[in-house]
Amino acid sequence: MNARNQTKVPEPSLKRLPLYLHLLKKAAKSGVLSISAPLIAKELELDPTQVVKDLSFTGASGRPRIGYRIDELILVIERFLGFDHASEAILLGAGHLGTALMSYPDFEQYGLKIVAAFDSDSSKLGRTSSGINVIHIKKLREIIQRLGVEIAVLTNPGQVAQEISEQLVSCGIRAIWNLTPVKLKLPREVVVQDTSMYANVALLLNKLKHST
Amino acid sequence: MNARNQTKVPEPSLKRLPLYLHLLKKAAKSGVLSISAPLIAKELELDPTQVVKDLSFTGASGRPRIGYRIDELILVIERFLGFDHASEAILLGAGHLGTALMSYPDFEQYGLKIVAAFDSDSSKLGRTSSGINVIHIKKLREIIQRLGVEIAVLTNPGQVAQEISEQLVSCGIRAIWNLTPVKLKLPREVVVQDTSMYANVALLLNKLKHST
DNA sequence: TAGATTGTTAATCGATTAACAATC
DNA sequence: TAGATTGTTAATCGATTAACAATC
Repeated sequence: MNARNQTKVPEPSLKRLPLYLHLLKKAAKSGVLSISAPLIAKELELDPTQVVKDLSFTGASGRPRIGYRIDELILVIERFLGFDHASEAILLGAGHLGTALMSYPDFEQYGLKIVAAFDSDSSKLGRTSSGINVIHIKKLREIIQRLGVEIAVLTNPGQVAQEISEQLVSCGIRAIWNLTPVKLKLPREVVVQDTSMYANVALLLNKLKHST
Repeated sequence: MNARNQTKVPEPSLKRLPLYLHLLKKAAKSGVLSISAPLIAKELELDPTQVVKDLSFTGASGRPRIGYRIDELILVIERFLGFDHASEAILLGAGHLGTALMSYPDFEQYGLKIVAAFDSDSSKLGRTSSGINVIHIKKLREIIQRLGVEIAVLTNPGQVAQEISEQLVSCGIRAIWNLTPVKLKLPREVVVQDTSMYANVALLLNKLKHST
């Protein structure tokens, strides 16, 4: 299948592709030239045919008996996921989580480049160790419009998430990665990706309970 | 269905239950006494029958035309998810992400209580603002055994994740919440919950691409 | 009572897994 | 060539959605 083909890719596949990418980059660094789907599957404890299928969504092509050329596969996956050019994003809330995301060394390799952060707390303003400027939120509109950014990352307190997100949309933001536990009510055309830490705790505890 | 019933609950349901819990707690605070599945569904943009089904897994029971008693529903979900008594956990890596998790105000409400943190960087040792002690990793075994903790949260750099996780297992840790992008290779009986930030970026960018 | 909602069973939908031909 | 792997189509499995009886 070709990547241009707009048949939508299953969400689970989209989540697995970055895992492949991480593995492939490590393998590439160690000097390996080719890798097979069964080998990827073994490393990540997945089904081999599932890996083949996931890869086929990206338009990658391999050779029977040999596998896929690693450098080529990396490029194809990156392009497919939109990781080939990091999209610019702003971050809201320069607390611990926000600072953590700002200092993630290789977010840029995974599609996102945080170009500015905002906070209402004046003591947090200024340039961070990771070189990103933390700006007072009153300058939000001005900066968004100047930078022409379309993506925002929400790491602010949940209580202000709805209000801030509405402001963001009115300033032209089209996609929001929401790391607060609040369900945002926004126009349908705004893309929202919710990430809940709590959901993962629930899964962990459930697995632990059943493992005994 | 009764909660004692060991039929395993679908993973998507387990992930949704904490969302319900968050909504219910907010509603409870505002003084509402009852809530119906269709209302929960509307608030969270889900299918009403899906909410009914998810709730039935927990053993909750409601009344036709009225819905569920909120305080009762909260207790039932908390008990079902194991959120009624926060499980003690240690945290590895007191960097930004680790500090973020340590200062999450209501993690305890969502099942996890971080009782100590470890780092190899002496400059990070001591008590954090959230009151959790950051201890040098050389004392790992001693402290784990003294506290009898079974859960660990990995927020350390990926390069040391495999090594540290093996050490943890040898000290008696039985469940690991892995926030590094590394796939851990551990004995089958160890419970591992992987959380990848990158997967969420992939989903966000994909939705954005298809929304235009 | 009438009608909305619960709770369960059945139908549908979609992802995973299996099967298998093509191929290097 | 023989055999492992790709790549695609079919079968299976599991979650979501629909249908509907019970009930407050």
